[in-house]
Amino acid sequence: MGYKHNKEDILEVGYQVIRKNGYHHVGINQILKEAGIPKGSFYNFFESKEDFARQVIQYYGEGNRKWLQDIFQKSEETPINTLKSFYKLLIGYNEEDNFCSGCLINNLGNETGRLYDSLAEETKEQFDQWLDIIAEVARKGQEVKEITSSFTPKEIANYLHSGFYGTFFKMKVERSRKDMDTWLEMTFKFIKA
Amino acid sequence: MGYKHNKEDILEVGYQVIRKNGYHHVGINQILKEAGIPKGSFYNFFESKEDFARQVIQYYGEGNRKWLQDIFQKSEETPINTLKSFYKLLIGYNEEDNFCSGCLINNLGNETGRLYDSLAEETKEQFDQWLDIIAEVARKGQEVKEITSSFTPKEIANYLHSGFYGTFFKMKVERSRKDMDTWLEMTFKFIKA
DNA sequence: TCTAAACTAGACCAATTGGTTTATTTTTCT
DNA sequence: AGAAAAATAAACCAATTGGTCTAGTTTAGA
Repeated sequence: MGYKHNKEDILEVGYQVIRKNGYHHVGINQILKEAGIPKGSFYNFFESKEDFARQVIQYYGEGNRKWLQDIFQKSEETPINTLKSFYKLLIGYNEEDNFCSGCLINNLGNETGRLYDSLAEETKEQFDQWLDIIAEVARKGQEVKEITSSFTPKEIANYLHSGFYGTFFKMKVERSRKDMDTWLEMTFKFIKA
Repeated sequence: MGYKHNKEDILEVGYQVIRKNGYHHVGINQILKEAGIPKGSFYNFFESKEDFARQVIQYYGEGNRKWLQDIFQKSEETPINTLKSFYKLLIGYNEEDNFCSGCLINNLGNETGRLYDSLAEETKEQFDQWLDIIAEVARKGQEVKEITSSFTPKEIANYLHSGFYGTFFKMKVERSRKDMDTWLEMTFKFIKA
């Protein structure tokens, strides 16, 4: 029947808390309190705060990867519309979240990328795997001449997702989706074949 | 002959330190040590750490605004090339900086935008004033039919600068300018008239 | 069933956090 | 020159930081 706590639950709490508040603003004690575990258990599962954050990134990266694959597989729209609907969905999620969190990967990459090699490495890796999935849709879009072939599928995917990350700055300080909507219209006009 | 310390020097130190390390990772004591001032002087000039950060944003925002105006006024290139050279210059600065810092405004907006209203407000305001200056060059570019007129000058300016911010994530975790260069080529192809 | 490993529990630690206080010195203004 | 204001200086504060330690409990496997 297993022990009282399990790693996944702690990682999920860590994901929620760190995504909202960042890395340095969150203390171990806060995680312990929200997850309802004693310190001994935490340091039994994780070597350090940095190791914990790395595993949170991995946990979220892998979960999101499966979600991406699933959503693209199920889509009945054309490639370019699949992508556009996907970003519209993400914008909607951020709206439900009151525009305060953005994406864990982007947040941690920006806040800690230069400070901790292990976190830079892990964010880079997870992000890159997402890009591969998005790039596959872009490739299909090029195949059916919906998306410009002036750039590689991976370049298109990176342009889309990094560009989307760029909208988080204004989203957070203006607490509105206006700029994200404009970004969506502009970008998808630009990448059309 | 004035007192021993002055606010501007402290703000400059704060700018350098916070840009590199973020808000929550930097303690007051570190600022004091690097600026060579005692705590009493700091709290004589600033109400709190948050107030200090707000003034750092303002100090940097205003300084950079003047720099922008100057660089665009001096440019002898056509509008679209003025903009492209400008972003090429920024990429170069980030390379000299070993790709570790990015932009103070983007960093603080993302890290603290949702947590402290005063910092969200200040970053928003400074960013918006930068955009007005960039938009004026975009407007001239539309006038001479170099830049697409499908969007307003301010929309173009925001698309450029927010998009540029989007490249910081990968810059920091990969510690390379590769993605920034690709972004530059793609974006300026897209906004061409 | 017994043992070793994994997990739970929380008291404890030195170091650091943002901030206050008090006293002294320097400058400015009348 | 004298008083008020501004700035310097650092000791001090409670609260929190990431992390360790020791002791007890639960589980899985031989």
